[in-house]
Amino acid sequence: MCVSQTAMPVLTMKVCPVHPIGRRGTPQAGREEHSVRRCKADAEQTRLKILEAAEMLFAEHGIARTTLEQIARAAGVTRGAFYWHFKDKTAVLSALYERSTAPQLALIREASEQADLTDPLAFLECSGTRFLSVFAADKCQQRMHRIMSNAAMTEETAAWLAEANVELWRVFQRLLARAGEAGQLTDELTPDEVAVSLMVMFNGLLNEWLRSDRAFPLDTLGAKLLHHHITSLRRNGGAA
Amino acid sequence: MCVSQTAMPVLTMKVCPVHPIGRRGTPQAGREEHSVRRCKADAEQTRLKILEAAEMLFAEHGIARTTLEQIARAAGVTRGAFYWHFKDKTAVLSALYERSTAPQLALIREASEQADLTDPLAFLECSGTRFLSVFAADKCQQRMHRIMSNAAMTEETAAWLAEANVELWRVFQRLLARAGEAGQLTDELTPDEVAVSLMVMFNGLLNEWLRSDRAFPLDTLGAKLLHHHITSLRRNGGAA
DNA sequence: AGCTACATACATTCACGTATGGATGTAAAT
DNA sequence: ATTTACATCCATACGTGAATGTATGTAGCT
Repeated sequence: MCVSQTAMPVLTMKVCPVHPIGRRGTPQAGREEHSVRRCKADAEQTRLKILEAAEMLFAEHGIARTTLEQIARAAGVTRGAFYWHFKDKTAVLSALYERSTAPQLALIREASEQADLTDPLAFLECSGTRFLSVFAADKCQQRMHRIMSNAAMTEETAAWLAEANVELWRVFQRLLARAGEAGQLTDELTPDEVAVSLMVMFNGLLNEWLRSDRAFPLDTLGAKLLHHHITSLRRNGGAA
Repeated sequence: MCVSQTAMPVLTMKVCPVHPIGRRGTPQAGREEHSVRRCKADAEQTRLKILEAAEMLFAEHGIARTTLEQIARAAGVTRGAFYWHFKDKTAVLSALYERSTAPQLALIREASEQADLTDPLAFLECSGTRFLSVFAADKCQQRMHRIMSNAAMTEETAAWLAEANVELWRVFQRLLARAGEAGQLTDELTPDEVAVSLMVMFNGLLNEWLRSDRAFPLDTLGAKLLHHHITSLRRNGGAA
């Protein structure tokens, strides 16, 4: 028996002919039935609503456990609207990545260009502190971090993760090699080892903060720990 | 049309006589057809094979993207065997958690009991270093860490994560409070803040190591960074 | 013989993708 | 200014497969 049903409470259904009437003859309330296509701006609006809804649901339940129906409902539309704006679930993920992580990555890339090479450690501390406080205030970035950190496994997201981290790693490596040449680093650690410790520090801070459900103040305590750690990386332990 | 048939002889099945042959008349190779139930030990053996296969697949592709069919095939059995040993997919996850994280957690709990309270920082460095080298050599622990860190979102796994981290947090808090009373900590940071920095350090090291695909030597470099960091947390920066 | 330890077949659900249609905006034609 | 024609935006309905869960058969230990 495939069909069966016949008695399913589908809700939504509407046995009565709604479309012939309506439109004009039923000003029963301020509610417009379900008008589609108002203008071009409205279309972009629903696209954004879909992205917003997907971001929330992905961050809360994970990508795999989020269905297109849930996304559409949360956005106030149906799957029809979803499929008009996006090819499939991965397309939404790409769009979310584009509008969040990618520009953020470009910003890192740009900042590293005009870095202060006379005191790389100070530059790292300064921009790192700023990044932490921005991140702490930006719910959107936090959600994307959650999504991406739990979305590994698939080819595409893994590549994104790798890309972002490799980029960050290169920046650290470049700045710390410079600091090493300038004799600013402690001689207990090589520049590459210091870079590892900073990667651990940054990603660790973000992960722990989110995992602990914001159990500590990321901006103030993060800056404090970052300052302490970077100070300890300077030659003679910053005791000068 | 879906309905169709209706005239099919339901159940009863077995049109073709597949089973009569084999069994005895075909010693064509050393392959035994598909013998089931050899002895009690064999049953436990297949149960372990299933757990093993699930652990590998979960760690590689994530839990949601791993199907029971894949697990069964990788274990050399069918889904029938799976459903005999486990209720569903979450039951395997529970079993994996029990045999890996839980005992490891108990070990932490026990170690914290007999901690050297005269020099908590030295104790933390010592046991932390040992933990890192053990973790670096234990593929099983690494897989479980990957699985758990990407399996958040669901109620159960999130609770497990919380449990383990809260436990670790309590140990850190207790030991560092003691160190603070003994005047061993730098006065730049409170004991709780130091605890946060150590949580960040530990989890950050494990996450970065796995994420970077073992790009650095966790045991040696981890010990080095841990030593450097803990030294920097001592009063007067360990410069005594 | 009965229970154990599976394999195999069957039923069902559920999310996905697609096909379709309808309503409205928009531009061209009259 | 209407009317016409068409593209856009979206809802609805349908088909499909893949994964799950269950029912049943069955060989072998004990």
